[in-house]
Amino acid sequence: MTEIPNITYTNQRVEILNFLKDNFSHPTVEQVYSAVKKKLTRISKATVYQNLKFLAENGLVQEVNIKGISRFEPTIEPHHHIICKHCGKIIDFESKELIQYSLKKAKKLTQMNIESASTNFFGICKECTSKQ
Amino acid sequence: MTEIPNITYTNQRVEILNFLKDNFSHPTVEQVYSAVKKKLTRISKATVYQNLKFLAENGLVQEVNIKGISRFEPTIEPHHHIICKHCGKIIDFESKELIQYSLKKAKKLTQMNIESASTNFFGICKECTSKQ
DNA sequence: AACTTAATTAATAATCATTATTATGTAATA
DNA sequence: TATTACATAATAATGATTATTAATTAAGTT
Repeated sequence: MTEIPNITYTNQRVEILNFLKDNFSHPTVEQVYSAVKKKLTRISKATVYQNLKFLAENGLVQEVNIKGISRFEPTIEPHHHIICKHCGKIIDFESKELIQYSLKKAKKLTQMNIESASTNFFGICKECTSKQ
Repeated sequence: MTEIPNITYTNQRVEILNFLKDNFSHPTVEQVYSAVKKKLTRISKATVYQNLKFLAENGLVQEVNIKGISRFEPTIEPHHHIICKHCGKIIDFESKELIQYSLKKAKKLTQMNIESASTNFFGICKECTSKQ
């Protein structure tokens, strides 16, 4: 989350970024809202929506849509997600090699102008596997 | 879309399946609803939701969630989607090799119990590329 | 600093997708 | 036929998101 010129850092935006910084739990808008509300009690949910969108468009955070619900994360580098079918936890995992391979393969097979990809894996996380 | 025993084929389900058969446009619930309504004018949207879910759970169609919206397709084999950033069109593309590779890679790197994956590619389709 | 303009915010209403409810209808079975 | 289960239609309710609008704050200019 490096600062980028020409954007205004309002209190609201700063608090949202603060909450998201080093937070890899992929919070929903609702979760961001209730966390930030503790600092800025008068903030409205619409402002959170608006600013999360703004921050994502300016590359300060990343939006991920999982099963129809928007979530946000501080990692802006392309990466993959693993979603646990039991507890719903979302885990990041990065493989530049896999990203490269996927894009290359898709371009070759479809001859289309492909720019990016997003892959979600589904399975059972370690905690759920050991508990069961 | 092969028939599977022990499920009842009501008129509503048959019409939904008929519409989805050989339809690779990835229609939304709304689109399925208005198409099927032409045949069964009294059908309700809730019935369409319910039956699409039912058919997907029974492996007769596949649900894909794109940008938070559910869509349905007759192809039940795992495959990839390419979403055109210009016109929003969703194109199927299959590569068993890519599926295998992705799963293998993810399992190896995370040592998690990974069962399936879903990859969406984003780019510009041929039509939009040539028109521009 | 005062003035002007643009951007941001809060509050709320509106919309869209989806799920839940409930009463009715249909099919299968004892 | 009575009983049970399943399916449907209509509608209400919910949850996520977007739009609206008026008030507030920030930025830029004389």
